Amino acid sequence: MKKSNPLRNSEFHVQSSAVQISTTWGIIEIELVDGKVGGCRLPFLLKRPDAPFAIVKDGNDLVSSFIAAVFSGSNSTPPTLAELEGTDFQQQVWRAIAEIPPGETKTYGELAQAIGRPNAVRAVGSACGKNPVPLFIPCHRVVGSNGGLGGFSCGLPWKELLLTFENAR
DNA sequence: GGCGCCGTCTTCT
DNA sequence: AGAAGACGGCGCC
Repeated sequence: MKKSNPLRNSEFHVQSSAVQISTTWGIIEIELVDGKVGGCRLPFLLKRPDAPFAIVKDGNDLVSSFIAAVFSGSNSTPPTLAELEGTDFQQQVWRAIAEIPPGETKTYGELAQAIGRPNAVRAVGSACGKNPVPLFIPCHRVVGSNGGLGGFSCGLPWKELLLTFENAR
């Protein structure tokens, strides 16, 4: 098995749709595949916006209530995810990330250990960056071993914000 | 503390 | 085959 189940198999009766949540930091878009979360896009933020973060308008389904919970600091378990497209290595990394409980963090190195490749630290980093569903697979809880933040695919302001809400630091 | 270098591993050209 | 990473460590100002 190399890459498993591409999301874009529109030959079948997979019905995909999108949910949008508008916030003071931009529009968060979530992609649903057969009712399960298959993608999540946050606007890229180079620097922290002046406005304090707030959800302006969200839907009222499971997904957006999860998002609302995330951004209010209350823990809730993520909804079921669709099969994500990625290499075996990436899938392993993502699975390991999914096990980090809210309020806690793991370092890239610890993650590498967790999947049994203690030396693949840097590779773990790039796998994090390819997580198709930030927030749902909490890659913001992965930080550097030196106390640094590491990176975040949609811009570090999000990572800081999320960790603040979970008050992990 | 900060900066540079190198080892290490996966992915993309 | 080579280069590029969301790293980690070590050495050296």
